[in-house]
Amino acid sequence: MKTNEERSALTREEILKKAMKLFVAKGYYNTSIRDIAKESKMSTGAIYHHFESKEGIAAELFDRIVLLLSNLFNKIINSKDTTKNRIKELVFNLLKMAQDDKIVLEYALNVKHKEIIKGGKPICSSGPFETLLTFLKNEMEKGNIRKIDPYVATVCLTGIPVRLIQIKWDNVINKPLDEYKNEVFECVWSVLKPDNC
Amino acid sequence: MKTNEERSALTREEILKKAMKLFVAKGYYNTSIRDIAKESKMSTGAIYHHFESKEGIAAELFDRIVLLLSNLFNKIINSKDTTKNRIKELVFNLLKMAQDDKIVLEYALNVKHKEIIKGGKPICSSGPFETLLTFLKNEMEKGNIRKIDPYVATVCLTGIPVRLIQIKWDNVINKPLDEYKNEVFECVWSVLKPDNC
DNA sequence: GTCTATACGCCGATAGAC
DNA sequence: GTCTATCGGCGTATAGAC
Repeated sequence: MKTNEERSALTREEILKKAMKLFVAKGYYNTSIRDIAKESKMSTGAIYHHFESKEGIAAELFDRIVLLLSNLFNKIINSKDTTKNRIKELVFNLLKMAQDDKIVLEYALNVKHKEIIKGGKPICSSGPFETLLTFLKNEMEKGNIRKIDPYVATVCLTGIPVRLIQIKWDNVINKPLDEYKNEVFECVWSVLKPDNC
Repeated sequence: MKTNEERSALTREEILKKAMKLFVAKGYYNTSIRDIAKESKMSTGAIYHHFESKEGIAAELFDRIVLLLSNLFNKIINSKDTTKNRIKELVFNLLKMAQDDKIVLEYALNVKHKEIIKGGKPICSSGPFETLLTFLKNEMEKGNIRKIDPYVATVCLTGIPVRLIQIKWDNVINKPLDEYKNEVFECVWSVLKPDNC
């Protein structure tokens, strides 16, 4: 037996889920409220009961994904492991997420949040990016990775896996991402490792 | 004194230029034909005299940029220089283009061509990407760069500069891109250099 | 909370005068 | 070639019954 609040929350979740699916599949501007309503098996009126606007749906999706990625990165960064292993985990988890939570990561990387949400930032220039930046700065100070500009280091850590994920999604490569993970990590690590020659 | 054909061609160029500017600034779907007409100081009717549709404008812009990037990459790759210097030039030119032809590169990287143009590919999974892929494969065979998966190598060569460019455009970093170029190249080269230790 | 019906505007595209 | 005027449609969002 569920309270009204619980059922209402479930409806919200359903709308968010279906909206994300459609935004990724067709693009934000190619998806109408009527599309979301049909996919959620509801009416447009019901959608507007739960959200104030289409932009409001996108904004909530954005906030959730920023939180999700920040939490993931923080969990890995705060684990008691070597620097090398934590960086490996970061790379592996990005690739894993591209396979297992494809829609979520596609939404994070491909939807142009800045264009949609008034005053919004691209997802990877906000919370999650800052988390990685701080982590790499600290490791540099401890001498655990090579001393380079922290922004460039962060760009290497994220740019390499992310571009591989994008060409995979574009069907430029056929093998599953999992098979690239060791080589991708090797590349990232050859940039960041402290004993550079 | 100009012929009619020449004046017509100039008008087309003007429309393309202003459309690119608006697509980058506001996004394709937030830009109407009326916006393009106003910016070009013409009427919607005149636009439709020169292009069959809004999508047709986007398609021509796409084709031109693919050609531009392919030509740039080919010129650098076919120069008689060391492998290291040619890779350096590729990195430097990407960063230079991000400063000097910002709108063009923004259009290439940020506009979701696949979403707009029926059956289109993302710009960096098409011609230009193939050019770099072939180049790196050849250099690997000659032993001039480290033997890794060619796709991963291409991803490193492009992903690192491109992500830096994107965070610059998002105002995450303040320094001009030019000041990062040597360090960015060092990072790319530490992945690709043959004498890996 | 969910529905149907509808307001209202903007869009892409076209027609036809000049 | 360029203009003005206009069409038909779809978009977001709202009103009000149930």
